[in-house]
Amino acid sequence: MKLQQLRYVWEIARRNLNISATAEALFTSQPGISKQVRLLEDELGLDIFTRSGKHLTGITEPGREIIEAAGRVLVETDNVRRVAAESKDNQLGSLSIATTHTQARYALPPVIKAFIARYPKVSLHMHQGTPMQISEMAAERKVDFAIATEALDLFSDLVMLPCYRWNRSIVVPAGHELAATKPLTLAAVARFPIVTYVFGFTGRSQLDEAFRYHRLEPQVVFTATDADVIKTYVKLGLGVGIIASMAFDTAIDSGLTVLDAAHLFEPSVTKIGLRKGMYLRTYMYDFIELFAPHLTRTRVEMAMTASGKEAVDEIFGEIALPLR
Amino acid sequence: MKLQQLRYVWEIARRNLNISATAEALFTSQPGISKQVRLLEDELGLDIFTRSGKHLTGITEPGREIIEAAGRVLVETDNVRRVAAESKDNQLGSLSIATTHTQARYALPPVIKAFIARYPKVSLHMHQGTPMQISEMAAERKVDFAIATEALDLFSDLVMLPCYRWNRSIVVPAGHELAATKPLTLAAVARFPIVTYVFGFTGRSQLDEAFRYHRLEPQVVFTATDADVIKTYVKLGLGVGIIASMAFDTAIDSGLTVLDAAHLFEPSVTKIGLRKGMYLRTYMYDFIELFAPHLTRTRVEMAMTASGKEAVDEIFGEIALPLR
DNA sequence: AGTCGTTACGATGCCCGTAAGGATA
DNA sequence: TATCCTTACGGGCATCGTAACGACT
Repeated sequence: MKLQQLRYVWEIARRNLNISATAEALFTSQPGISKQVRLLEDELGLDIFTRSGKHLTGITEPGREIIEAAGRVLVETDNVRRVAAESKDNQLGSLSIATTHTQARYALPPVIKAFIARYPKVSLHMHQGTPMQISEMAAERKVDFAIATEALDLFSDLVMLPCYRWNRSIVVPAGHELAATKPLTLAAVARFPIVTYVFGFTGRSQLDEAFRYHRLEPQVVFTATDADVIKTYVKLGLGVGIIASMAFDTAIDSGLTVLDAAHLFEPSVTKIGLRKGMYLRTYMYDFIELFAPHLTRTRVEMAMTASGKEAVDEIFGEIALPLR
Repeated sequence: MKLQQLRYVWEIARRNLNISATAEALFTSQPGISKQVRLLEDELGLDIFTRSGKHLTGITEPGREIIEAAGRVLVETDNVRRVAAESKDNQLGSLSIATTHTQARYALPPVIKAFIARYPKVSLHMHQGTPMQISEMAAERKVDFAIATEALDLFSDLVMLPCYRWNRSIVVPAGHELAATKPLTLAAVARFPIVTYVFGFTGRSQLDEAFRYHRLEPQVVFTATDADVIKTYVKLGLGVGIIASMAFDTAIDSGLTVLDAAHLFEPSVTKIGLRKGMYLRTYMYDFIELFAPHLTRTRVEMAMTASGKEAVDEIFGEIALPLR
């Protein structure tokens, strides 16, 4: 059994069982991978993949368990390299973050700025995607952090750290009838066409939940993955916008009126997702703390070693999350 | 980075930094290991071991973390092999158990008998030692199970499963004055010279605790690691014996009188210790359940994935442990 | 027809073992 | 002096890449 062999089967599994694509991604030859997989299967005395003729068609049951174990081996070998890098120069390294537009555009800029000032020699890589894609990238070791409000809980390989709570605002064109409605109720909002986030994005599920709870069925006429687009279409008069409060900037968004809607919806919680068992560089701890000051190194270490969803919840149960 | 290199540094670390001894144990040449260690250190760009001239003198701080990660890699590669073996023939394999004399002599025989009948093709290996040695053997992957009453908690790499509670009996030569003492109190016992287990064995700490709590300082004249030896010396009139109740057999131990002492001491709990993250073969689950019927496969799986001492305690908190 | 995995084959390079050298206790 | 690690060297073998073949969609 070799590390490469474990790596190969793991990568093949992540790439829809396509050995050719895997070979290309790993900058090696396709027969080489094919052979190593065979050798591993021979050594273990069982098939990891099911084949129909010369195509991989699936993963056997023991194969699935083996690939999971291989994934954990790869996490640990990453850790070894990180320990080495950390001890050589804890200012030098790279940090990959996957996140949504909302975080990248509104929550992260000041954090990134401070981080770069503190660690100029760390190269930063930002990836954008849907919450699902983001979580997957973290679980599959393509990025170090996943930052999102939704979907992270679906991945059992990730430890989630709650960062901050936030709520929504209504945005309407200046002079819109809704701006004069006092008090602002969910029923009043629901009378107008709605422009908001796509399903699965930026607390959209909590938003739907609120309407459903009040037996309201608002007409959602337009959805987008980011607030900039939403605001643009609100300006065009398409309807009233519902966006994260942090996504409204009085200086920029002239021509729009903002109405606080925190009393209409349950607050959402934005989280950082980290792979279980992952070694964290010092600058990673510092990034997390910059983003969420209550997430001190000690608390993060506790959460990482606890490694059970309930245990993590318990650690953060009593901490008041910042609201923004 | 190669699996062998990780294996080598890990093995060197647990053999007092002696490369020659490691080479012999792994059936390979000593220069080979030396070279691979160097290659790994070169690749990582740091020293794992500290050297004075040509002797290894210690482990660097990053080296310690690397060796820990290497240990987790080795656990996972073991798991891969086990998954393969399990899927090939779940009746075939081997099971290594480290335990103390008390368990091996009194608690385990019926379990082993039933297990062999159920799994005749599994080869069983029993190792005996002090609770410390036993725990170490489990943590270092030399055995699959550690079964003991003491010391297991000291190893953070082990998950402990509570198996049963037990208490002590006093044994005295037939006609001894203590047999007529009613009621039997700790103070009465403490008036006689005591013969019992060596410190660190078979609930000895709980025994001391009871005397200390009552401000008694019994004179312990003789200690041994097993009850057979203790009983022998009690027969010689050396003093009164305090042994685990299960260690007395009316049929065999003629010439001795047994007095139940369950009301004098807190019961002790015997546990099974398993490495964290270890893959368990079906026959291993069955062995555990034979030994402790409340430890069903589902419960053991829960405890293994929970992997936090408190979480495990919580799982077993409400289960009434059998008393024997 | 095109995509994909396996087999064959040759060369590079790595790993291992033996033998000798130098340092420490 | 004895133990222990490192360096040096040569043989064997495994891995990798190219090329050709066979199978499935």
